[in-house]
Amino acid sequence: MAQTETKEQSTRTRIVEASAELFRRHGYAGTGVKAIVASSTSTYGSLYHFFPGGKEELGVVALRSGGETYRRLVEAFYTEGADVVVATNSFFEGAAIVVEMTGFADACPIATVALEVADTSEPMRQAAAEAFESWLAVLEKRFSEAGMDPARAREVAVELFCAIEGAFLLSRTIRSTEPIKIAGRACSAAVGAAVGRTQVASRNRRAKRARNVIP
Amino acid sequence: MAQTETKEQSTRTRIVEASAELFRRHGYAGTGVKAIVASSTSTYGSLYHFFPGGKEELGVVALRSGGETYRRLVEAFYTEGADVVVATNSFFEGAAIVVEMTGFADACPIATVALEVADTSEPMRQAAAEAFESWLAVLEKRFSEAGMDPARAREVAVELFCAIEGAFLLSRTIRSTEPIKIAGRACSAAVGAAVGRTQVASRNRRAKRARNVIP
DNA sequence: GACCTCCTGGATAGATCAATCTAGTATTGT
DNA sequence: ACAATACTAGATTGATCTATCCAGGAGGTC
Repeated sequence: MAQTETKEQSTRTRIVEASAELFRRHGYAGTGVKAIVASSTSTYGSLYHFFPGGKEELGVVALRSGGETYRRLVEAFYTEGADVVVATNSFFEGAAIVVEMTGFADACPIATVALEVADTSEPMRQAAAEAFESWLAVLEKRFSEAGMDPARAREVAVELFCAIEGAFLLSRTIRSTEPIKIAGRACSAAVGAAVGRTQVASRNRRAKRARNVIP
Repeated sequence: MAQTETKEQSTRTRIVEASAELFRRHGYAGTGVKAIVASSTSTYGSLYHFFPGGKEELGVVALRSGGETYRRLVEAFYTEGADVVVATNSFFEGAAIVVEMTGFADACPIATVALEVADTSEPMRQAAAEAFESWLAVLEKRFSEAGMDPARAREVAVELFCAIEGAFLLSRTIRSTEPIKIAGRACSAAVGAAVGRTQVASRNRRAKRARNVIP
């Protein structure tokens, strides 16, 4: 068990990655098992061997996989001790570049499926929820460390999440990165304000309060 | 033609409304024509009589219909001359109530389908884009009237859009209205700041500039 | 009443769907 | 070497999908 997997990806991995990509791009219902088999150069036999729960199990695993990958991406921008305003700026800029480079196809690995299955498949809904919460947890942690009080850190994390997800939706739909750039500027400013960065002087009252809590 | 339609809805209308609801809840690919026929108490014959383009034409029409309905909803909150901060607050509060009342099923009438078809069906993508832009146009207009310069009004409109759409996504996924409330507070504050509302004194520089442009 | 257009009803076709099944080939442990 | 297990292969099944088709009802016009 747990074989070494040196050179090429295992069949299982290929299936999960192909699923994640197809689900993200065309949605859950819009992706056929046949397409997954073809795209992963595997077979029905292999797919149902590794995922006896069928398409839905594959959906859950793909959401977890995409969620995990994206969480690492968030962590790569919001590193420990990094300036959260700079990180926010970079994160949105990076997102805009990726979205544009993939022809407005790849944005959030979860959102498309999450909306589709939110009241259709409870296991998948939960997997999506856990993915989202794991991203929020990273942001909350960094924002707390940067001086926000925990409740405020949660709020700002949620605001940032909403901004980027809404921007992804609008960007993919109108085929322009403008929304990501606008949301990025707004979020960087909001994070700066919440963390007590100068910019606008009297905005600091709330942030100063926060910094007293976490010295 | 254009018959009076006094008491009960026309078959065509019933089909469009059933489609819009089913697409919004379960997505485009996740909704079968059979389900639309059943839910609208019509038949295949009627459906393909009114929509010879089949499911895709129905998708376009449903997006337009949902977009129009929601645009009117936005206009009902952001009435001419209304306080944009109050309107923003009410809008998010209303959204939270609706989302909760429908058991986290009904939020945005466009988003689910928009993400699904963004790089699958060009006619549907365009219909979704037009719906979104029509909402943004309403917000832009009101924000301009409230004293923001046009470019800034567009930005704030986009920020608000992203916030509510992201909040809808997160709310439906984690089954909580918390994100809508957080996003609402943040947006009301941002709108207030952009419009030059006091709250934080020195935030006004940019807004004052804007008010000089539109006296 | 005959005709015409608009709409309804639903059976049916043909494609595609998820999933199963059996037979087979590696790989592993002893 | 042998047996057991892990994985692959893909034809097949029955359900479900979108779309077509045509017979007929409803209502208006001459």
